[in-house]
Formats: sequence, structure tokens, C-alpha cells
Amino acid sequence: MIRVLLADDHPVVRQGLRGMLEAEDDLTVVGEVSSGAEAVEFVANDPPDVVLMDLRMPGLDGASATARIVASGSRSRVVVLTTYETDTDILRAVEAGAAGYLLKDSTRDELVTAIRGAARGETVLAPSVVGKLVGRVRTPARPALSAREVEVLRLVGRGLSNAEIGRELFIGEATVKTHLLRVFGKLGVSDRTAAVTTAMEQGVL
Amino acid sequence: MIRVLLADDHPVVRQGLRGMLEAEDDLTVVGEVSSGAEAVEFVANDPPDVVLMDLRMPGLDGASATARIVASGSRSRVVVLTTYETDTDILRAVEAGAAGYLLKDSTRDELVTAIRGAARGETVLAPSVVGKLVGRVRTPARPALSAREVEVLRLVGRGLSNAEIGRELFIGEATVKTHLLRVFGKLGVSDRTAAVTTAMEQGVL
DNA sequence: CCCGGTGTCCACCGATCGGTGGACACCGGG
DNA sequence: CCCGGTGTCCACCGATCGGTGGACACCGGG
Repeated sequence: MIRVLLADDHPVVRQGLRGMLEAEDDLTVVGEVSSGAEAVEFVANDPPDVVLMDLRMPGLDGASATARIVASGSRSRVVVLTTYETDTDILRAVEAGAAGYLLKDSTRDELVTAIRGAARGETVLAPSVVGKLVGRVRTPARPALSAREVEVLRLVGRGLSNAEIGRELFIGEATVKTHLLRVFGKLGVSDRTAAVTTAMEQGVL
Repeated sequence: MIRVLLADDHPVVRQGLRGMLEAEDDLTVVGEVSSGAEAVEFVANDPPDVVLMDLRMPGLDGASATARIVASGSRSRVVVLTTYETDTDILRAVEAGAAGYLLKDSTRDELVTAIRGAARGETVLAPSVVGKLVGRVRTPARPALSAREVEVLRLVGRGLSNAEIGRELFIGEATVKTHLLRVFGKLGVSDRTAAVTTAMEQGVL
């Protein structure tokens, strides 16, 4: 019997998951929690075989909870089940050690199959998620912006001039200019507005 | 007996809703659809008392579907049940004629109570939604940007100079400057980057 | 008829930006 | 020890921006 913990802050979703899973002979829901912290605590006390984990939850989010569960050496496998499909979400969950990543538009069969696979030690991903990971590996990563560069850019986004940014950060205007020129190079733009919008598109801002 | 139609593209959510509602003696789920178009068609053929409508669905979204149902003169009442809580979502749904707006973190009791209220002809809103609407009414609306102003601003967001924008739109650079100055005034900024980020925050871009 | 909004355009000019071509110190990894 | 990345800074100068203070035509609502 595969024991499953449900971690989602929406009662409707937990209700739906319970209904789908308990229709199967070999699956049983052993608990429901509504935050990442509760999930970590539950796993520590009574490890299930699989945790169905949402990502966006109050307090400790699903990716952080996943990281903690994996880091604890627990035998519980985490399958992320979420609405979101952004690169950031997927990468954070995978980096955190999730054994699976499904979307909430999955059918009952897909869900059940994924849980069984995860319990066996397999890694299970929604097809669209596989595509994103592959695309990510193929695209050479741009050099990341440093913390200071992000800080400067954030202030550019608020409409401050280079001199104003310098005063705000207690650095010279020339230093601000240097940071911006490096940001332009890293983002492949030549204008501060495009730097800001590109950074927003890439999730940097 | 209150007859309820479920409109949500996530099987998990429909499963959960069905489970919650059918535990009540006076509620029955008469159908499940996964798109706005299907919801409109169902209501036209077999009007339920209440439609529980998600917003983000493939094809025709929930707000548009709500508008069509209301415009058709149907006696069905639409209660939006969604994860999202942005001003845009709420306003679109309310403007579309929704009789209610709940969030998916609502409890079973809140949900059931809302459906009963909607069936009686009441308008039911989540407390946080009420707060947003009140805040919206109090804040004097900024003058909207004209289509041309938005067009110019979108190009600014891509990093084009005023001259380049003029060439792109087949207008003079001076005209571009005039549009931008008016945009600055309407958005309360004095710099093109801030104009773009403010417009993005307000959902204009 | 009047008026506000919109889209179009102009000249002037101070302020700011961005590109070029430099520089130094520190730090961590190889 | 070497090197790349990072954070700091400079001067110069052409290009661009933004503010000011104008202008005209069209359109739709009151």
C-alpha cells in the first residue's frame, strides 16, 4: 500500500486529490497539510512513501520544504503538483530534489501513475516540463547579474537617474554607470529601459 | 435542490468541489466542464442555479464566459472561484456580472454558504476581495492611456529611442516626445523607464 | 457652438545617458 | 602565481532625453 501525504493550501484541491487517490486499491492518503513547514514536520514523524507537494504555500514554500525533506535523508519521495510551469518553479523544484513534477491539469490516471512511479524510485515529469528542462539545457546560460548589478537595476526600474542611484547606494555616479554598462552587456541590450524589461522577463527583477 | 455546474480546467479541483458539494443535502452537481465555451453552452441548454467558474481556462476565459451568460439573460448565477486575487481579475469578473468572487483557499463551509447565497440572489465576496474593491473605489482612477500612447510606450519598453520609435510608427520624433510627455503626466512619472515599469504594474503593458 | 481629448508637429536648451578607454583593490579558484 | 569576476572610480564627448512653450486639425459629447 502506497502511503501518500497531501501538501496543498487549498481545501478544494486536497479534497479532489483524496477523492482521486482513495479510489485506488493500492493508494492511501495518510495526511493532509497546508504548508511546507507542516509537510516537513509530518514527514519527520511519520514518513509516507510519497508527498504530493504544491509549490506556492504560505510560509515555507514547496521547493524549500522539498529541499529540507531530501536533505534530511528521508525515504519519502516528493512529487510536485502545481499550477505553475515557469522555468523558475521547475528548476527550483528539481534542484530541491523533487522526484516528480506534475501540473494540476493532469488526469487522474496520470496522477496515479506518477505516484506509483515515484514510489518505485522513478523520476516522473509532465511532458511539457520535460520540454522546458531540455530547452533549458540547450540554451547557453547568460552570465548572471551580480547582487550589486541587480540592486542598481532595480533602482533604474524605479526611474532614478544615475546620480540619484549613486546617492541612494552611497557610491559614485561613475560606478553606477560602470555597473549599468556591464548589465547591458550581460543582457544584450544598450538602453536602461530595455535592461529593466529584459531582466523582468528573465525573472531577475 | 440547488443545481450547480462546475467550470474548471483542473480535474483535481472539479473532483474536490464535487466531493465537498455533494456532501450537502440541498446541493447537487449537474455537470463539469473545463472551458468557458463549454460552460456557456451547458448553461444555454440546461441552466443550473449556480455556476462555479474558474477564471483562467483555455480558450474563452471565465470572465468572458460570465459576461456571455449574464448577457444571455440566463437565470443562472455565476460565482467565480479562483486562485487569483489581482485587481484585474476581480474587476473583470465583477464587471462581467459575477454574483460572487471566492478564492480557492475558502473552506468548505464558506463555499457552501456562498453558493446558497448566490442561489438566493445575493452577491457574495471573499473578505479580502471586498477590501480590494473598496480600495479601488476610493482611489481616483488615473486617466487611461490612449492606444497610441500605449503603442509608443511598448516600443520604449523594447529599448527604442524616440527617433527609432518615430521611424517604426511613421511619425515624427517630436510627436513621440509629445506622447511620452503625456504618458509621464498620466502615470505620474518623469522618466521613460519608470513609465514602462509603472504601466506594467498597472497592467497597461 | 464650445470644449476636452487625441494625434500630429516645432524650436530651444539644459540635463542626462551611454560609449570609449582607461584604472585599482580584493577575492577565490585553478 | 595567475586570472577572471566584482566593486570601486575617472575624463571626455557625442547622442539622446525631457521640460518648456508653443501650434493645428479632427472628433465627439454636452
